[in-house]
Amino acid sequence: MLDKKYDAQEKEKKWRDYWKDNKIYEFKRNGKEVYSIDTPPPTVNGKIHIGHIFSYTQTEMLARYKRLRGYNIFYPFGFDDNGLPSERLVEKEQGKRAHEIGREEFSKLCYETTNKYEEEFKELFSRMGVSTDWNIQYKTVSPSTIKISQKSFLDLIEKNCCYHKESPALWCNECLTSIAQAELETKTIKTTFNYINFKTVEDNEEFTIATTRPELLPAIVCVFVNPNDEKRKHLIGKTAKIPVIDVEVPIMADEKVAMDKGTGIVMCCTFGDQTDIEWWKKYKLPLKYILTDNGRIIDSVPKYGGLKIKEARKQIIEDLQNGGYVVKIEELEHEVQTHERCGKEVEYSVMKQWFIDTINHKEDFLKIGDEINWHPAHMKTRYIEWVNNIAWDWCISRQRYFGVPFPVWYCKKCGEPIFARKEDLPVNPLVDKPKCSKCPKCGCEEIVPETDVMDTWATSSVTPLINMRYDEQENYEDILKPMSLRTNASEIIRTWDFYTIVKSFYHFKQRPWNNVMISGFVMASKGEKISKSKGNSKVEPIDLINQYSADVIRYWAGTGRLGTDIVFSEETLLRGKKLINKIWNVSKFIEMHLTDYEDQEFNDFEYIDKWILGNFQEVEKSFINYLEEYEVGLALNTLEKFFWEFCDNYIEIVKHRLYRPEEFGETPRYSGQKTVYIILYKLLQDFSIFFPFITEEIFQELYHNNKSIHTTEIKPLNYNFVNEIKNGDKIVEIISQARGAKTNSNVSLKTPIKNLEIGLSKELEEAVNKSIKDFKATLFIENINIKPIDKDYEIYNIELNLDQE
RNA sequence: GGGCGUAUAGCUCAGCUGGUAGAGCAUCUGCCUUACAAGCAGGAGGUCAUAGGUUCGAGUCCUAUUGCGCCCACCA
Repeated sequence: MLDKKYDAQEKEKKWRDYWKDNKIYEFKRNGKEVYSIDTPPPTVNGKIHIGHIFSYTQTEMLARYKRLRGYNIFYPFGFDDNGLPSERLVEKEQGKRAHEIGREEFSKLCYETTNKYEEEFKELFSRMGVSTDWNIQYKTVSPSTIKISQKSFLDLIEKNCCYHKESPALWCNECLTSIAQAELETKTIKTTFNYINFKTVEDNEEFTIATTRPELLPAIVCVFVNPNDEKRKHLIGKTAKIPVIDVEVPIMADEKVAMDKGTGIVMCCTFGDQTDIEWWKKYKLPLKYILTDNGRIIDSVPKYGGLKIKEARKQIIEDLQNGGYVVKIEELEHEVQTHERCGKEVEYSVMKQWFIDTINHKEDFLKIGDEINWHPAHMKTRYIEWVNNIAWDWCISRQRYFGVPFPVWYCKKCGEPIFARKEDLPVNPLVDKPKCSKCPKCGCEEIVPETDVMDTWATSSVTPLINMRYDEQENYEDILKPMSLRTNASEIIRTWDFYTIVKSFYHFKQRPWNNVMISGFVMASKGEKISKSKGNSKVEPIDLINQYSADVIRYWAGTGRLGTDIVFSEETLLRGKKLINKIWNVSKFIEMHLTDYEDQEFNDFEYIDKWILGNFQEVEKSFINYLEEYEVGLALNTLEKFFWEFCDNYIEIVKHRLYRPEEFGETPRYSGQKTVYIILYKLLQDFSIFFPFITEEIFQELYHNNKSIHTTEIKPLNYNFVNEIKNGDKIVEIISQARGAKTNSNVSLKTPIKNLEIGLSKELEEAVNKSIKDFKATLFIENINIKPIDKDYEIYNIELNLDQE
């Protein structure tokens, strides 16, 4: 028997253990069609917050749905413990910078730290009832992942779409590494717009340039004016004398100069922004790089050498003012590019980096985007928008320690890269030696290792390859090419989704998955995003689970529309709690009436039973439709609505038949039993997608035909009860109104109706007659008086019997 | 500034292809009804962001504006 009260904490633990021991979610090849899910490996950088719970749970529900539809589910979990995020975590925990700790020791600390957090993450996701197979779990720094990442790199080298080149790259002088365009985050900062006077060498004509970055004056290589600028085009061809720094640079023409911005005259430096780089390339301008890796001015610059960027800015403004070169200084708020991992403004550096070609294959990436089904559909537009806006090839080298090493050495003399052989992977060039002992190009025997590591996205973009075991002879290529589904939040469409598509295109010339499902964000309150920096995630997932149970948290995570932001709300949790409580109670009720039940072929259902069965059949149809559209929340909504009706209306009607067969007959009782038996079974199955724990508990207690509810299959009903649905709805409406009348008279719903005078259409009268015993019993009607009328029904009089003792 | 989304009851959200606004919470009223008082029944509460337009009819379609979220472009 089901317990009087449901103890969620105890039961949830029980079923977690049971599922684990019985390998309920194990993936094995079994000939059934595979449904595979490429779920985001969470970044192991400290804490899982409620936002993670939200989006992972929605995916998880889909896995459960597909499992119940008979698919063989391939649903691995991964951990992204690779690269800069882990390094930053360790630096934070140690209170020291990586270079202070030393490469080897630092890597060790990274492993230890990430392992610790992984265990916590795993525990948390298990507590949430995530139906992943932990045996196919992966990490992004394991030997096998390193091997796959390196193999992917070598494959791209072979395919000529990955190159090593000295080129300007985005540089973070906080993290001391180059970064990719996708890692940028724009931020609004306050700064000053400085109007500085220059002079022409030829005729001493004064002109003004406005800049936010006066410290780059020593890096100035050229001044630009728009050739169509009538007021200023006479400057073109002359030479500008730079104040304070005392160098001379040419004044040139370029149409990209906006005449209405600043003063319409631009200084071009090495490198202030992306336009500078464009001009540098276009006009083959000299390189005057004046910044060090860690954000200072290089020592060779007189006076300002050694100063930090901002110190230099302050100093040079002062010097310019003293020299009388400053026309005015305006306060300015503007957007700058910052590094998303540390929030610091990015600079540009020029050094040799590994790049993956993205600019030359935009068309291919767009085509693949087109072949994928995006859920919701409009998310595809964001992908297209991003691809169209790519300005840089993908820089995958990072001057960091903890990550996948490049399987590359260089000839010390000629710089020729020497690649590892695929069969020798994984390699660490810092420890391992290349198989050839000398440079194949110049014969030099001195070989130096690559010290850079790969960007985290270079590895997380191969999750489909990791899943298919790209590095092994025995692999899943046949079933995972492409995978069925990728899920993530919208913010990483430009990174994770895009890069995975890039890799899949280069490796296989095809899409990595058939479907992409994009979840929304969790907001702290309306219009306020939960973010780590704001620290406004007030609730800890684990506390919530302890307080409410995993099923209840899942209810919250399962509401709302796909791709739409959701606010964290205790009210929704309460609603889930009530729903789950109701599921428990109605199950207890049904169990009570099924003690003598034996399931047999039976078709002689009572009218009202046909009504509820028919209704459920329709509801489940739309439930399934929503899930096929990946709309988990709408599916739950539909089901929930039906469920409350089932409890409040149907159960109230069928009650007396179940309790008193001596009065209403054995067959009508059996009809009711069979009906609740079927509907509860199916409700449990459908609800198990959302509430895997409580549904398992009830299922195991009431139905003994399967090892677990999660390995059953949803098979839609196939009745033809159209009339019963239509007229049954109206009968229930009448019952509801009659009950309402009792409430309005401030009496109990048990109060008998002495006489009910009602008008009914012919069709409805027929229906009422067919269900007359249920009808009268539910309302406690002593006498009923029916008049034939044209419209459906009209209640004329409800006379209550208030003489009860 | 551009793209995508979003704006519905005090709060959190539904409302598919256009046909007289729905749920839960909160609030008010009644009811211990042999599963459930964490319940049941009922009431009150909305010119569906704003302004136009299409239509016999618009929360639902179109246009513009505003707030919010995500992404992008702006460092001259």
